[in-house]
Amino acid sequence: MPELPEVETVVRQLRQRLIGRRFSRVHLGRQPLRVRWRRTWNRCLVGRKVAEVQRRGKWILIKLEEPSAHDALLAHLGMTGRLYVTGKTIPKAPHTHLVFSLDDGQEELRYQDPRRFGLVRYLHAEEFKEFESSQRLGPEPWEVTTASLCAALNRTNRCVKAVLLDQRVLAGVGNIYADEALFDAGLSPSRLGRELSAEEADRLRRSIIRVLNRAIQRHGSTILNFVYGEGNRGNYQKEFRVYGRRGLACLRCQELIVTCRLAGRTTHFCPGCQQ
DNA sequence: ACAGGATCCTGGGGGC
DNA sequence: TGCCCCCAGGATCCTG
Repeated sequence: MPELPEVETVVRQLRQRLIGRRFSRVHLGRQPLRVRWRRTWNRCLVGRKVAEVQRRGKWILIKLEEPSAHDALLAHLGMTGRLYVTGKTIPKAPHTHLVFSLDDGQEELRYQDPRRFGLVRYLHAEEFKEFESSQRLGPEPWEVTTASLCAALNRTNRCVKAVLLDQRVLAGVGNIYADEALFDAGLSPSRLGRELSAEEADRLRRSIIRVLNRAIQRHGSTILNFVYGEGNRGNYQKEFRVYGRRGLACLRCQELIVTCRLAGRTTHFCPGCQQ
């Protein structure tokens, strides 16, 4: 559920609460995450100061200061992950799998994740460089050129929805914002990528950016359980045009929103606006 | 090589 | 009312 706007919202919070602070202790829960936290990472982390917090696609990078700059904590929120700073006296929520004490221990960074689809891991400098240069993660949506998006669409037999979910093409778009961007662009999600014109690819690129920018302004979308910081809810779900609106009238043309299954995901669209 | 499906996981909601 | 089943989906691995 956390896609680019939700992760960006979390990163902006963490930036305020983490930069300049020092990790003093690591506490590990019983259940493993997708990547098991290694005991050797405790030694790497304790005593280190946070230099900056960055987002890359749906990934969170907490970069550490010298002596080995380019070391970092890497986190992914999966479906239900929460990464936030709070006071040590605040009771731990169920499914809190990692706790990083800060400075004198009055506050701590916690990772909570009921479904454990997410991960937090340590990256040594060489692993960090590998992450940055990995071909698995395409450019940020704002960096994508119309030409590169058009080429990615035209060289595949997949539908446009599947291409938007492909993190190698562009990083950060998930199921919700793919559907919303396709509605904004007036494109059917089941259109084959190779059939899109350059004009349509450019329209789609602009729609992705418009939808993501607006969602970031609104602190992401809260469906069921996304919160950031110490429990703030996003607001972009109030502006959904198709996601979660199956059977409701399209706000533009009054036709009923329908769903289908594409790339293994429930896909929402308006048959009137998205031919 | 590429596309699509299975897999991991738990809480919530629908249906009976 | 209670219980069971299914669904939500990001990344990764597997299969045809």
